[in-house]
Amino acid sequence: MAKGIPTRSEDYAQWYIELVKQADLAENSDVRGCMVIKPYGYSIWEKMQQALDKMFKDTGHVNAYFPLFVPKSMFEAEEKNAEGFAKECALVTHYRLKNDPDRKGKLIVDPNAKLEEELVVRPTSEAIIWSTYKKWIQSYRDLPILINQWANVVRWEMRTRLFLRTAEFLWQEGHTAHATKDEAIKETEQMLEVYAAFAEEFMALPVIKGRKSENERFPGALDTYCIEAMMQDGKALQAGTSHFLGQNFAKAFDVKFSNKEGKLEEVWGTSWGVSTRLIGALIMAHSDDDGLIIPPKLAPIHVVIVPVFRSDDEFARVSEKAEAIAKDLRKQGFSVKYDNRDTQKPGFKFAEWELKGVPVRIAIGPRDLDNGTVEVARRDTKEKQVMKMEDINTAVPALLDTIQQNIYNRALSFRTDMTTKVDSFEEFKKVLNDKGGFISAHWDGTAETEQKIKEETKATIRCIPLDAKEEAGVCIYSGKPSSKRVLFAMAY
RNA sequence: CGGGGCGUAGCGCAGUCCGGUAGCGCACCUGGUUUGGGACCAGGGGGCCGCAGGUUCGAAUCCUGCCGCCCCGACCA
Repeated sequence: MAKGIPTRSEDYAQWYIELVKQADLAENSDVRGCMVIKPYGYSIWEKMQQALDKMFKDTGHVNAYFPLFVPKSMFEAEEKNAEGFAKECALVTHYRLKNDPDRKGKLIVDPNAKLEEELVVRPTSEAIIWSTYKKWIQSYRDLPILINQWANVVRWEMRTRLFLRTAEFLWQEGHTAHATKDEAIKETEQMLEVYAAFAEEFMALPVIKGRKSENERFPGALDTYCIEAMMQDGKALQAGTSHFLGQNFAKAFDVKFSNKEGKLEEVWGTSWGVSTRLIGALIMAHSDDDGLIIPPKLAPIHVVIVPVFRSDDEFARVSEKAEAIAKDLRKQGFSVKYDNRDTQKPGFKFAEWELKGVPVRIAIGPRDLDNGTVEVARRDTKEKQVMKMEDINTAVPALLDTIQQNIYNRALSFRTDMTTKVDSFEEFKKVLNDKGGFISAHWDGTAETEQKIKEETKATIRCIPLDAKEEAGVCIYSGKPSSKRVLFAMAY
């Protein structure tokens, strides 16, 4: 067990917070609700960006950048969206400070520098983007517009948690405009598939694809699709959303185009996003009481080499081998760290790199030099094996693949175990209370019932799975007829 | 916004009840011995005790005001 970190069973929430800090991913900043993402944490984000950005480009999207500030009148143009975010908006009201005449060296807000119109710090960018699209779109020939932006947004949350919910966070937001409803819906679905593929292939995180109920829908959207993941404490986490906006924003910002028949039509829209919250998901889904477990495809460091030695002479001989191994692996495209610090003992380094979740560790000492071997340890299972040096170049890449796959399989079987079908409200409450996880149950489809269940149990409908099969049943709460099961859970 | 807690070395804390001029662990620096699972010994450096005012011969400690942070709740796409 890692030093200074409680185990998951002792205190899951605290385990998470401490792990984030001790593994050097992020820390609380001097600004309330905002975090500092440290280099090691940021490099995981960079890996995610890299993979996602390629997937976006491969599906025809391009990147652009829109302003951080949104004039209040522009922000409120799409009423539902504005209303939904109103409670958590930060505002810029002044543009100048001045010296405080009463306290030397201090600054006060210059009352003469009040803005004519307040600026909203974007909680999301639909408003500014659609007001821009209006200028870009006249004809069907201007469509579709397929733009993504990597940006920060601010949502003034009352309670924050590193990565999972902070006042400012990093994300990407795609905003597309289309000539037809069908095309926009296809885009919404396509991006959901992209997110699901990213989660499963790169994060080794199995996700449920589904649609949100009316209560949970993005304000301003006609339909919200999502991917939902299961964390080790049995709580669900929304890992990404893709929204079909209909013509809501086109109406609000008067974005019309001439179709082939020369008739004016309103543009159809989508938006979709994932955020640094994914790092929280990654940690909570895979890591253990010894520290992080990072899937190889997102690990900033794939392999760490730890030397074991007594004398300077031994250190030199071990280093020579270690550098050669590192060089060969790097040639294959792997990120390799040779931890040649002579200020820390091997045992310390083992623990430290385990805390940081490096998938594979190679230890090499005098004994190995004599035998032509190394000790290879894998982070996910903590198994060690002695390996011939000449096998490293083929065995380590294979091992990384195995680890990626194993982490996924483990998360998948956990989720399967943590998904329970229930057919009565009594059973529902019992499972929720004793076991947690996803609960698959019939629901009458009304917002009222969902609200009642939430009030009584704190569980919400995470999604209506896309692959839910038609099955006649009755709502566990109201007893009214239902045609398919939905997934309930306690959620982050 | 309600309830609770906390601000003392880089981090974690004791000292506050009962006032006497600041201490422990980790980290850090130096030297030595160590090095295949979180080393050990010796020496050393580091503090507007959150801020401001008051009481007192004397305040980390008592009083007043302020600021900040954390936890629980409400809130949360």
